[in-house]
Amino acid sequence: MPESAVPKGCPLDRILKFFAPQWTAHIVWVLGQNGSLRFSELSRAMPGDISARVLSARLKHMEDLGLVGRVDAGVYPLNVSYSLSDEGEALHRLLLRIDQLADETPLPAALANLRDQAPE
Amino acid sequence: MPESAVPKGCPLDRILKFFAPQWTAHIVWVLGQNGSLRFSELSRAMPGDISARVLSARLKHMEDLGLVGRVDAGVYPLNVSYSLSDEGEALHRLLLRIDQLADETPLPAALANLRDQAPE
DNA sequence: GCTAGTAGTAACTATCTCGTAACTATCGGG
DNA sequence: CCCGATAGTTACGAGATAGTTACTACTAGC
Repeated sequence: MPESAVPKGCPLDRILKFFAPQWTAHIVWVLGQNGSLRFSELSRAMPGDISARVLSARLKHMEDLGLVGRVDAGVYPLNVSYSLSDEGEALHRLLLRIDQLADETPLPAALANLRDQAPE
Repeated sequence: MPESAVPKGCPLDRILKFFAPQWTAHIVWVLGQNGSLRFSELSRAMPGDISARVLSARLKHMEDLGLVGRVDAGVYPLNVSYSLSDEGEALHRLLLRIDQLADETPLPAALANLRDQAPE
């Protein structure tokens, strides 16, 4: 696979790649809005149903990247909390700003009609 | 598949979804930088190799959405050109601005290290 | 007639991704 | 002792996605 993303001037590519896998943006978003959530809270806070399998994978990935912090408090009633690190917060701010941009720019009505995707 | 994207305050979701399929952002980017390109030029201008099959599908999809225009000039030597419509240009501008944002925001070094993705 | 270039399309295949279901482990309650 | 909640992990399988190859159709050039 060509990891030669874009010759130059397009660091944006890695951001898009990062957000491409389903749920990724939502997790950043929800954590950004709520601060700190436990696994099950996160799961319930997601729009639609995310499977534990995927939520777990995403969180671990982001943890590896240093984007979220994981705090395992004691053992009695299992209690693990996730929150955005400073770098994660930066990503969240980026999402907020893209959101603003999308509002300001007279964004394609075309995209507004996007319900189903990529009819191949 | 829950198309219940995000409850509210997140039109950003459809943008991310639009750009999620591989090559999509690149096509907008390349067309935005070059103005108008023929099928084969577009193909060669892409970083890495895109298959004709996928390039064709993406272009058709964007054409359906009114984001790119297709001009089939005569028949002699087959010659078809693609270019961004006004709405497509808006998308390209959005990409440019996200790019800027990504530069301004002290964006996660984490993402800089993103070569491989989502180790599930 | 054969080959090359342009613009695709169609069929087949490989891979990736995600959801479902089952299972682990620990604690508290009935 | 069994059940439920929390926080996962693992195995399996269906569906989406993208690449490869072959094919069409037209013209120009050798």
